[in-house]
Amino acid sequence: MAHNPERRTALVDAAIEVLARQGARGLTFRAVDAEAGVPKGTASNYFTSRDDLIGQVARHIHVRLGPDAQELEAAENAPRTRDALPAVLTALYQRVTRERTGYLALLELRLEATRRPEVREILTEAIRANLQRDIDYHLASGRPGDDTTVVVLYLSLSWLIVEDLTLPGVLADYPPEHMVKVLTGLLVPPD
Amino acid sequence: MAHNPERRTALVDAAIEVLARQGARGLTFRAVDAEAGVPKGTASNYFTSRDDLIGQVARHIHVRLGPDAQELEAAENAPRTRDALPAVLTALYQRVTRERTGYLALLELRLEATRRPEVREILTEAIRANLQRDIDYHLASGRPGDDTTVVVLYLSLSWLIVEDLTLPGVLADYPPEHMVKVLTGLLVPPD
DNA sequence: TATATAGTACTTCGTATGTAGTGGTTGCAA
DNA sequence: TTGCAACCACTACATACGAAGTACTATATA
Repeated sequence: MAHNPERRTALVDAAIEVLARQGARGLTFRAVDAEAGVPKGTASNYFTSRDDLIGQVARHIHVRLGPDAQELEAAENAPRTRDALPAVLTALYQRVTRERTGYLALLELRLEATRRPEVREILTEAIRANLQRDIDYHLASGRPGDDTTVVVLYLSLSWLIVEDLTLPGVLADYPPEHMVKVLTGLLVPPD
Repeated sequence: MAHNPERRTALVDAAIEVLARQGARGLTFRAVDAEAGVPKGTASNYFTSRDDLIGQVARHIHVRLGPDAQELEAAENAPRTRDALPAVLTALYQRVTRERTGYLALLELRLEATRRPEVREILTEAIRANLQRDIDYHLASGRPGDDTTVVVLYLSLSWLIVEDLTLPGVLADYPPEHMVKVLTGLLVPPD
């Protein structure tokens, strides 16, 4: 069993791409090899089994979930008024469209979680932590609304993203920018 | 090619179960045969290819999406006040937990839609129609709120359902009944 | 009796997998 | 500096698994 950490990471990243593009059905060692541009058989040398590979993907994908350092800093420095909310949400939305494959892979993993307790535990922990961080941040920022405000935002935006990624035609009459405005109006009522 | 319509429907239903329980990876003719309790090779006789099978599943699954006749009637007769909203939403939620496999299969199909234009078209049309029906019904009922109210509900409840089906631990502190109340309070402000 | 479908069994095919074997590189010690 | 040892990249192969489809038989119904 080989242990080159960079190569291992590259293989996991390649597996995420494969998951998003070909679905769980297409996730094979050979497909990962091809995606990573390494010789056939390499993934066999780095993961004991397909399950092992999926577990490592679940552990690794959370780094693609959260905002990057730059984005966190921008949010930190933004004015703490309701007017800032649309900008934050728009930034989130842009990140999603950038990380399209990452979010699709995460959806595949969620479905995998219904079948594999190990994946369920890993993802639950990672996503809970992300949500809690958002709630804490929001409460500490002094912006209007309580923890359920953040949860409602999480719910709405999550499905807005799914709809956009999978069946963009469904909400053609209700584009994301519009729905973000609607949500802002609902959650942050005028004084 | 055999044409027994009941058997064909049974096979499609079985395919939905397989999709939900084993994922897209497990959807093979043989698995469908086993799930439907028919001899091996039967699915081969009813569908020209795996693609064909998936297409027919996409066309058929919309009958599991909407409320059944009984539920529609109950909604029709319910008092048209804001107080009725939680009851309607609770009914929806109960249907979802009943039709667990159907909703999981639909999620699988959504991911399949990112790869198959045919599936994308079929699902987009069916889900658009469902949403439009909900919007029309809501507007005609004279309940408070406009079309975006319904869309926000659709977004929030959809992800609430996904979270519950895939990673129920994430929102352990925010159970569905509570979030339904929160949403009601947001969307239907007191007079 | 004829036709269509149910059911059985077999053959073929594709492809994933894991490993054995080879070559090259790096690090360490003499 | 040179030689050796360990490790990893890479190639190629042999195996195995399971899906698919089809040919064949049985059965029921019109």
